[in-house]
Amino acid sequence: MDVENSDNAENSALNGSGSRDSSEQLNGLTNGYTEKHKSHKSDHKDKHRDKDRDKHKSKDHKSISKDKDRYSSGKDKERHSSSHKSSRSDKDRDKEKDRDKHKDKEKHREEKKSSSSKDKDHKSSRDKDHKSSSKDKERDKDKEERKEKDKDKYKDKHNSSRDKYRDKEKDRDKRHSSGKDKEKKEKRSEKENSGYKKEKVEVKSEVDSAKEDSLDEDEPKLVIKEEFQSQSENEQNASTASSCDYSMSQFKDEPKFEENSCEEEPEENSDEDIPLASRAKRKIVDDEDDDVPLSARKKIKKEKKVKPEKKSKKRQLSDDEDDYDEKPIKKEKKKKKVKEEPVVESPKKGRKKKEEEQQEVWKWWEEEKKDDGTKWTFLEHKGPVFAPAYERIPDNVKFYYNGNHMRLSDQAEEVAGFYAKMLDHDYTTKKIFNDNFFKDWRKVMTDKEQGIITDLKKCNFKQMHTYFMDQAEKNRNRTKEEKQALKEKNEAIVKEYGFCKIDGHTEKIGNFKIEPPGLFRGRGEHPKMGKLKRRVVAEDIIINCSKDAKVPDAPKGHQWKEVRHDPSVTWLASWTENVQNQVKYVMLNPSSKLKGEKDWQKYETARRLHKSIDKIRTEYRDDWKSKEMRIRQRAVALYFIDKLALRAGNEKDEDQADTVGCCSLRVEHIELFEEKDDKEYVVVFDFLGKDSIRYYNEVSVEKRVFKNLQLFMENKKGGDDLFDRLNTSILNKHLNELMEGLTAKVFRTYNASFTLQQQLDQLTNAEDSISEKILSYNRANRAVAILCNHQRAVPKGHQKSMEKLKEKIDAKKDALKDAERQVKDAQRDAKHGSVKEKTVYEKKKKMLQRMKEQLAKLEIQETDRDENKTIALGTSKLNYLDPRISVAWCKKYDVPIEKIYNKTQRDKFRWAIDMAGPDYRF
DNA sequence: GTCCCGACTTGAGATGACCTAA
DNA sequence: TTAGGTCATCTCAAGTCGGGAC
Repeated sequence: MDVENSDNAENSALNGSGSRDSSEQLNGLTNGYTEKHKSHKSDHKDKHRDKDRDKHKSKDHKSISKDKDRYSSGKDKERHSSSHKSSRSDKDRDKEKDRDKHKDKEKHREEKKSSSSKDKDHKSSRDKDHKSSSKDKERDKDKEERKEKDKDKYKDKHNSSRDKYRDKEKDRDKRHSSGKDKEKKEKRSEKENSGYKKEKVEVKSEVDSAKEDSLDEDEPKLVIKEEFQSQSENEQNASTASSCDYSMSQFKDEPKFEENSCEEEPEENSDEDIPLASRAKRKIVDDEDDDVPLSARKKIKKEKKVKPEKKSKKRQLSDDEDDYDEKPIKKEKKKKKVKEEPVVESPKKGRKKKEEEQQEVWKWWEEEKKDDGTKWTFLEHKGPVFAPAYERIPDNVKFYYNGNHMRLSDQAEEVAGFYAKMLDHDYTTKKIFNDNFFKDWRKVMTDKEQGIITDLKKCNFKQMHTYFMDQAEKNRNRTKEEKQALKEKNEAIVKEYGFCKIDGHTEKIGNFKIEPPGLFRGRGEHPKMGKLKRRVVAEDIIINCSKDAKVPDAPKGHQWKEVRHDPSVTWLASWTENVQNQVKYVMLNPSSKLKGEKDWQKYETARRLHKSIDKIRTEYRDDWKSKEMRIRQRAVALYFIDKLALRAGNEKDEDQADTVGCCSLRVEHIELFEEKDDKEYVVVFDFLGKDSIRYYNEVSVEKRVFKNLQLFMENKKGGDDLFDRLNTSILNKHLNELMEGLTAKVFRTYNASFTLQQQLDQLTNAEDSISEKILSYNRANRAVAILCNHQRAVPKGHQKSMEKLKEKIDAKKDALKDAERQVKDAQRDAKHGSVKEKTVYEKKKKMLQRMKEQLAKLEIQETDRDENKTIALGTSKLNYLDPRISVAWCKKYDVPIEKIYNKTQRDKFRWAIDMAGPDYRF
C-alpha cells in the first residue's frame, strides 16, 4: 500500500463511526495544522504578530501535517509492512519541506528588514490602534499583504495534508448537525447543488445589504442596528467604521438578516444584549451611551488601573497493580520502545523494587469523602528548601567592560552570572530580554558600578560563560563515587524535606525546593523576559500547617513571613515572586490523595458531561438563531470550544504575552471563506495560544456559524474582540447552569478522553502483538495531542537518529534475505537428509522468524518515532485522558500497564489502576 | 457587574540518569 | 568503557476558575 492509500484507509477508519463522535472531533482539528511558535510581542504588536507568523514558517514549521495525516491510522498492520516505503516517501516530502523552509527564511529576512524600521516607530498597543484610524488602515494593509504571503506559504506546504482531511471535515460537519438540522441541510443541499454559486452570492449580499436570509425558515429575523456608538467610533470620527449594536428584532415569519438598518428598534431586553463593554462604559462614561463593545470596557479598566511600576498580579487495580509497580522506573524507558523481551533484573533494579514495595499505598479512594471544604485535618512538614547561597566565581574568571577588567560586587556578579549562563540562548538575542536584564542588573550594582557600566553592549561575559560551561561539563563528568555521594546527599534532602504528614499518612511533596534566583524566562514575547527573579528568603515564605503540628524551623537567623493554619487550601508554603507578583506554592505530589481526588473528580465531571452533551449541543445549536447577540456569541464560542477543544481564553493584561483563547479571540485571528479548497464555510484560525504556541486551523463550519461570525465581525477592526459580549466568566456561568460543575475546561477533558476511547476502539486489534498494540495506543494518544494542540520542538538529532534507525532496518533486511536463503538451503538438505540436518533446518527457521519479528519491531519503532517528532504526548496523557480508559484497555488486551505508564505515572494514577476493570467505559 | 486575587491545573523546555551500541 | 541517545523527571511559566471587595 502506498502512502496515499494508506492515508485514505486511515481516514476512512476515522470516519467510520456514527453520530458526532471523536472522529468528528479529530477531523475538525486535523483539517488544518498547528504550528509551534515562538512569537514576538514588541513595540508594535500587530506587526510583530505578522512577523511571528513568518518566523514560524521559517523556523518552526515542522512536518506536523504529516503526523496529522498519519496519527489516525486505521490499520496499522498494513502500515507496518509498508513503513519502509512510506518513510522513504516521507523523507522526500521532508526534503521538499526543507527547501521550502529555506526559501521562507530568505523571504522572512527580507520582510523583517523592511518592517524593522517601521516597528521602531510603533509603540502603540491595541488601545492606541483604536485611536488612530489612519495608522490602523496602514497597518491593516501591511498586515494583509504579509498575511497573504504567509497564507501562500502555508498553502504550498500543507495543502496536501489539509486536502486529506477536507472530505472528512465535510462529513463531520454533516454529522455534527442534529437530526432536525440534518434534514434541513439535506433539503438545502439539494437546492445548493442546483445553484451553489448563486447561493453564495446571495449570502454575501445578505450580509451587505440586509437581504433575506435563505438559511432556515424557522430562524428569527435578525435586525442589526447601530444602536450605539462604539468607543472606537467615538474616538475617531474620521473612521467610517462603526461598531454596531446587534440587537435582535422580534421573530418574524420569514427569517432574515438585516444589517446596518438605520431604524432604531426598542428592545425589551436590549440591555441584556449589549456588549458587556458598553454597559461598563455607560455607567462610567455616559449614561446615554448604551452599547460599547467589551474592549471598550477593558480600555476603561486599563485606564483606571494605575500601575505602579509592575503590578500585574495576573490571573496570574486490581490485583495486577503490585506487579505493575515492580518494574523500576528507568528500566521502563527501553521497554516503552516496543520491547517485549523480559528484562533481567539488575541489583540496582532490585533495590528500587524494594523501595517501591516499601512505599506506603494509601487507598484513599476507598474511603469516604469529606464534603466540608476542608482539605486536611492534620498537616505537618519541614518547610521548603532554599536555593544555596551564592558563591563567587574564581578570580581568574574575569568580566570585562569596554575591554577593561572589572571586579564586580557579589550581587552584581551573581546577576551577571545569570546572564552569562544564558549567553548562547536565544533569549539573549532579544531586545526586551536584554533591556530588562540590564535595567534590573543595574539596580543591584553599587553606585560605582552603575557609574561605569552603562551599556550592555560593552559588557564581555565570555570568560564567565566559558567558566559556567566548563563547570557544567565537569558536573557531567563526575566520577561514579562523586555521583553516588551527590545522589545520597540529595536523597537525604528528599527524605527530610520531600515528605509531609497528612491525616495519618506520609505523602510526597511536589516542589519543596524554592525556585532559585535567575532571569525570568517568559515565553513568546513576554514583556518581562530578562527581569531579575530575586532570591527568595524565609522572610518571604508563608508556612501552612495544622495548629497541632510542629511548625517547621526557619533557616538559622531567619524567620517565616507568617505561619498559617488554613485547612481549606492544599499548599504547604507560599511566597510572592517579584517579577509578576504571582503567588507561588509548595504543594503535594500528583500521587497524593489531595491531587488524586481532584483528578478523579475532574474525570467524573467530564463523564457527566458525556451524559448531557447531546442536550447541550442541541441547545447551543438552537442558540445560534437566538434573537440576542450575546446568546449567539456564547453559542458560537461554545461550539468552537466543543468542536476544536479551544481553551476558554481569559483576558490578559498588557504586561503579559499577547496570547488568546476562544473568548478572547480578536477579529484578526480568524478569516472567513465562503469557499476554500473545495470546502464550504471555512474559518481559518490563526492565533497564539497558551505559551505562545501557534494555533492554525482551517475548519469548515456550519453555515449558521459562518453567518454568525460574519455578523460578529461586522464593522469591527482587526484588534476588536470577536465575541464582544462574552467573556469566560459569562460563559462559565452559563455552563454551570447547564450542568453543575461544568466549565469550558471540562470540554477539553471530555473531548480528549472520549477521543481516546473512540480511537482505541477503532485502532486496537486483539490479534496484534504487544508492539503493535502499543503503536495503536500511541496513535490514539497522538490523536488527542493533536486535538489539544500539544506540540513540541523536533528533538535535537531527530533526523540523525532516524537515519541510524533506517540503516539498522536496511541491515536487518539484508540479513533477513540472507537468512531466507539459508533456510531454503537447509530445507533442501533436510528433505533427504539426516536428523541433524533437520534440526539445523528447524533452527534456521526459528532464526528467520525471530529476525522477521525484529524487523517488524524496528519498523514500528521508526513509524512511531517519526510520527511523534512534533507532538508531545505527555501533556494529554497526564492531564486530559481519563486513566481508567488506558487501564481498562491494558487489562482488556493484556498489555502490561508499565508499557503505557511509567512509574511516576502509575503512582499518579494508582487510584485508576486499582478501580478500573477491563470493561470500564468513559 | 467589574476587578482583582488566590488557588489550583496545564504546559513546554531543561536537565540529567540510564541504557545501548560500538 | 564510553559516547550518544532517549526518556523520566524537574522546573517554573502560563493558563483556568471561583470568590470576595467594592
